This record gives sequence, structure tokens and C-alpha cells, in this order.
Amino acid sequence: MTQVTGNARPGGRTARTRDAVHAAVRELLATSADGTISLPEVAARSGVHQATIYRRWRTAEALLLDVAMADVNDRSPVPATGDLRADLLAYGRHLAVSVTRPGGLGLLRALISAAADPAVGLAGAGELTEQRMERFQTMLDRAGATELTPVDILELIHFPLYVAAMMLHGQRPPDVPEMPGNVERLVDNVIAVLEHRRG
Amino acid sequence: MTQVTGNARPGGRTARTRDAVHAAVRELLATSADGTISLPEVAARSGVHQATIYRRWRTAEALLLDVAMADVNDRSPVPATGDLRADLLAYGRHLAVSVTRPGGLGLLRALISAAADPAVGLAGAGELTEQRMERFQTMLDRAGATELTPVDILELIHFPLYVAAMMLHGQRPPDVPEMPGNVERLVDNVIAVLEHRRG
DNA sequence: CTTCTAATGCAAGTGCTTTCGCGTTAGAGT
DNA sequence: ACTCTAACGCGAAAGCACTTGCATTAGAAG
Repeated sequence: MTQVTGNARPGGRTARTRDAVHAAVRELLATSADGTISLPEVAARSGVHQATIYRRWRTAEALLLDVAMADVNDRSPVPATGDLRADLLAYGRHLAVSVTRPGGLGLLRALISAAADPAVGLAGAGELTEQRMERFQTMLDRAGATELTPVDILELIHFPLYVAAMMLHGQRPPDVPEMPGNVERLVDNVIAVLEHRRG
Repeated sequence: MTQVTGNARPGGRTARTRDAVHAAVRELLATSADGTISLPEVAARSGVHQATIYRRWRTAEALLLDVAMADVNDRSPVPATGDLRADLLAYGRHLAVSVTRPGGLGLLRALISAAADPAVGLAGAGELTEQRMERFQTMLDRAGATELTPVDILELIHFPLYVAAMMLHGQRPPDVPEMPGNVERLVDNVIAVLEHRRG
């Protein structure tokens, strides 16, 4: 149901409208209080007609997912230097910032709820999740942490940061005060689990 | 603004309509694919008029939160026997079941998103969260786990189970196949963190 | 038992989201 | 350069969530 990248006509106009809509979504997301957007608003701001947006993306959720996947693929790298603690700290801090800035939470929320929708979950967000899982595996392999799995990283780093950002949202200014300290604690938890499993 | 329990007129009719609406919400939630409900649907099923529901609860989110708080206060105890591992296992398994059954996820989602809304978060879900935090603290105190905080329980048990249930939703039958194994691993993670902090 | 009033029922109305049919445009193939 | 057609713009209409004013009912108080 989501936007297929290998389109029959990926030409100039289609790409332009997609970029315009994506840009409008990011702008609106940055000013949205609850992380939701309305497609008519997107249409008005982007200059693209309502009907076009409804035809291409069908729902607001699918549009958010499309923007989220485009964003994550661009920025947000997963380091794999062999130093597990340093890698996790770098990744966690990056995630904490991107999730706490204005629009970031809405994008992550779109990914989560997309994965929860059986129709879209496997086909849409599944590929992206798989890519990240592979990168996590590489990170763990280089560090020789065979006792850990990518799921551990998700559970110990990703989920807590996501929910924490969700609960902090609206109660804190966007300058992320104590998030770094939280990241450090979360990374230490991973190290603790690793050592515990080694005996 | 959520339902205030200390009403000026808590009498029979008000209680009846509240119960009818709550029951309808639980039924609809059990059949809802995405965990959302529409107030007109609730009105139709409960036999209570739309306008009444809109006046009392204002939004669907607030209604969900009201049902969630009523549910959590009834069932879902937090054990505190002094055996941390046993307490966490019992609580985690209970949480895993209640979160994986049809309507359970929507209720937890309501709690989360309510906490994210600055207008409702502190006043509404805050009290409930505080109560549970105190129980967690008691659990940790009885077990002598002074190195852990209730936030650790949230991050290491609650959040992973919540998101896992969210992603499993719709892809698995409601008989919770591998959730118990996950709970055990999550509890072990807590133990690992505890031991790590003790040196 | 009577009075008072909050809570509910009722029905019309408002506004926003979403869809549909049709004419037009612009990129791709030859 | 010419054709073909997917993608787009346009306006109107349909559908649904949500609101509002008023009449009615049923607990609560005296």
C-alpha cells in the first residue's frame, strides 16, 4: 500500500510532487502538537492537489511512513567500529536527538504503527527493519558480542528511548536536557546483560 | 479532561450509563484492528446517545483512558514477596497476557498517549503511574534491590513488552506463543543490570 | 411527597475528511 | 518530432465525526 520506489514512471514531475509533499509533511510535523497531520493541510502547504495526495498515499499514516523511511535511509547511520560501548553510545545519542526534535517522534510513531498493521507491516516497514537488524548484527559481530542479538538492542536502547521521548513530548523544550544521561544508562544496561550472559 | 470520580451526582443512572459505555468500549476494542474506536460506534452499541458520550468524555482518547484506568485498578496487581525474580516474572507474565489479549493493547496505548498529552498527562495518567511506581518501589525495597529504580522496571520490562505486543498484534493468534520466553529473558536482563551495578 | 437540577435523549446542523468523474499535462517510448 | 498514457489538477459531492439548543427524565435534597 505504501509508495513503491520502482515506479513505472519515476520521472521529473512525479519526483517533484513527491519532494514537495515530503517537505510539507516535515514542516507540518514540526509544528504539530500531537504528531498527526491532515492531508488537506499537506495539500495546501505543498501546492499539490488533495486528490493527488489521496490517490498516491491513500492515508495520512502511509504518507508518514513514506517520509519516515526516506528520512531514516538518508541520515541515521549505525556505526560498527568494534567498540560496542562507543557504537551504542553514538547510535543512542543520535537516536535520542532525532527522536526528540520536533517532527522526529511522529516519524518513529509511524514506523511503529505501520509495523502493527498486518497489511503494511511486513511489506512496508519490514524491509527497513531488516536492514537495521543486519546493521545491528554487524555491530555486534565486529565487537565479538555473540551473546547479544539485534532484538536486545531494540529492547534495551530503542524502545526505552522511544517511549521516553513520547512521554517527555510537550513537557520539555526541544533542547533535550537529560536524554544523554539516559542514553548512557541504557548502554550500560546492554553491557551488563552481555557480561551476565558470559557468566 | 477525564472523568472525575468524585462527582456531584454519582447516582444510579450515571453509573449505569458509564458501565454500558465502558462495556461497549471493551467489546469494540476487542474487534478493532488498529486499537482505535469511534464514539458514534460506542454510542450505537451501548445504547447511550452520542451527545451524552461527547459531553462526558469529550474525546475517544479520554474515554479509552477512563476505561484503561478502571481496568488497571481492578485487576493487574504488583507482587512484592521479597523474591525479586519471582515478583518480576509474575508481573511480567501477567502483563504479557493482558497486553496481548484483544483489547488490552488499546488500553495501554491510551495510557501512553495520555501521558504524552501535557493537558491530561500529569493530572490523568499521572496518578495511576505514581501508584504503580510506588508499588514497584515496594517490590524493590522488599527484595533489597536498592540499586534499581521503578524507571528501570519500566524500561526493561514494561516498554519492551508493550512494543513487542504492538508489533506482534495482527500477526499472531491471541494464544501468546513465545511471550513467556521473552518475559524470562527480560527479567534476566533486570537481574543482570542489578548485579552489574553492585559491582 | 415535593422541589430542584444534573444528566440524558433527541434531532438538526456544522465542518472536515475522503472520494469520484472528467479534462489536462508532461514524461517515456519510438 | 510524434504518440501514448500515467500522473495530475479541478470542482463537486458523499460520508463521517462532532457540536448545539431544547425538552425530558431521574437521582438528590429538604
